[in-house]
Amino acid sequence: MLYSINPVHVLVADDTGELAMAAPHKTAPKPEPGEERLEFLADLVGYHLRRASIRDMQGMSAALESLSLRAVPLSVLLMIVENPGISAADICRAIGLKRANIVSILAELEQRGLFLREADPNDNRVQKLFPTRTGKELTAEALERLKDHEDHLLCALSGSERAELRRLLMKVWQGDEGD
Amino acid sequence: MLYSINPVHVLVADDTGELAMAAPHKTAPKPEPGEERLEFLADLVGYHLRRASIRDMQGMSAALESLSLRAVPLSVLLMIVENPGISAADICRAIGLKRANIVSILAELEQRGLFLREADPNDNRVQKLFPTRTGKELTAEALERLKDHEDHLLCALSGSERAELRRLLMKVWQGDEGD
DNA sequence: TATTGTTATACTCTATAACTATA
DNA sequence: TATAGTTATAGAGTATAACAATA
Repeated sequence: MLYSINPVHVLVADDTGELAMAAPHKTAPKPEPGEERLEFLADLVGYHLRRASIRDMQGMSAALESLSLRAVPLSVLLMIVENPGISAADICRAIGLKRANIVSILAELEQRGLFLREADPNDNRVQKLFPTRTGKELTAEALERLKDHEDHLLCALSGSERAELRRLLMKVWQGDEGD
Repeated sequence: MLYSINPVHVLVADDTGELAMAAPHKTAPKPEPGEERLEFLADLVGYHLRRASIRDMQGMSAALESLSLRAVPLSVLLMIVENPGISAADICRAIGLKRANIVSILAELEQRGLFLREADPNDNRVQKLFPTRTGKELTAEALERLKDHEDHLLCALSGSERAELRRLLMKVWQGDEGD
């Protein structure tokens, strides 16, 4: 039963690609006074934003899986590669991690030989982090895979559509700058 | 220090609106043979998709907070409101929840008087779930707030831009249908 | 044998609090 | 006092395994 739920409207999703948060659909009962008709989630841009982002994230995870990298550890490694000598605290500020939570991430990246710690001569509290050659190579490989993933994600869009989508998305997230 | 990291490029973010996963930027060193230049994350549509989705989700959480509703419980309630008599297992299939995880969600929604359980005369294993008037009203209020949130999220876009954004996003997430 | 609702449990991600050593 | 790195811990959210009742 429940074939009546189709299509399913989504706001959240699990790791398997399945979707959560269904919503109203077709055959809307005529709005009654005092019980107005609900908006359909499928009308909301946010609904499609969510689904597109879910597909992106899933593809990203898959693209990085064989490198044994997930998004946050890659973010940390990328910060080190692009900013050699950066401190852990600065990474946390830059990418919004809590200081407590970068410890285990760095421990694993260090154990894999992807970066080295060095004492900061100017401040004995801080450790300066430097990428190893292996770390740089893994980062480059990861970013290549992200690019390939993106090409697959957007395969239904033309070049100009991709540019327009990027432009519109930038306006969406930059809209909070005036908050 | 670290003013050099600007702008920060993001792939993941925490609950506070801060961002994670910075990326390369400007002044790219000339690509050397065997050490090719990395893509800039800010060039990736997925980067902006992620940031836009983050802003959307945060606004959604904020919009629902005073109703003591989060995305998944609202999804479940919405399924009941839009499909009176639905079973918990069918909700789970529709929105991608594991059966084990809907139990506590239903317990809370039930305690708040938002729906009622009724035995299914055709199958004694299943409980049919029906929304109460309170549940319907809360759902309507929640969806109104989601609509208000959307208006704020997209305030920088014109009507035609919103329509175009929705069209492009649909092409992105529907691109996985041929997989 | 398969399904429903349920309990117990584990794992990931993220949050706070508190410690130590430095500044 | 403020900050860096660290530890411990707690809370979401989501995953699996197993059970009793029913089909």
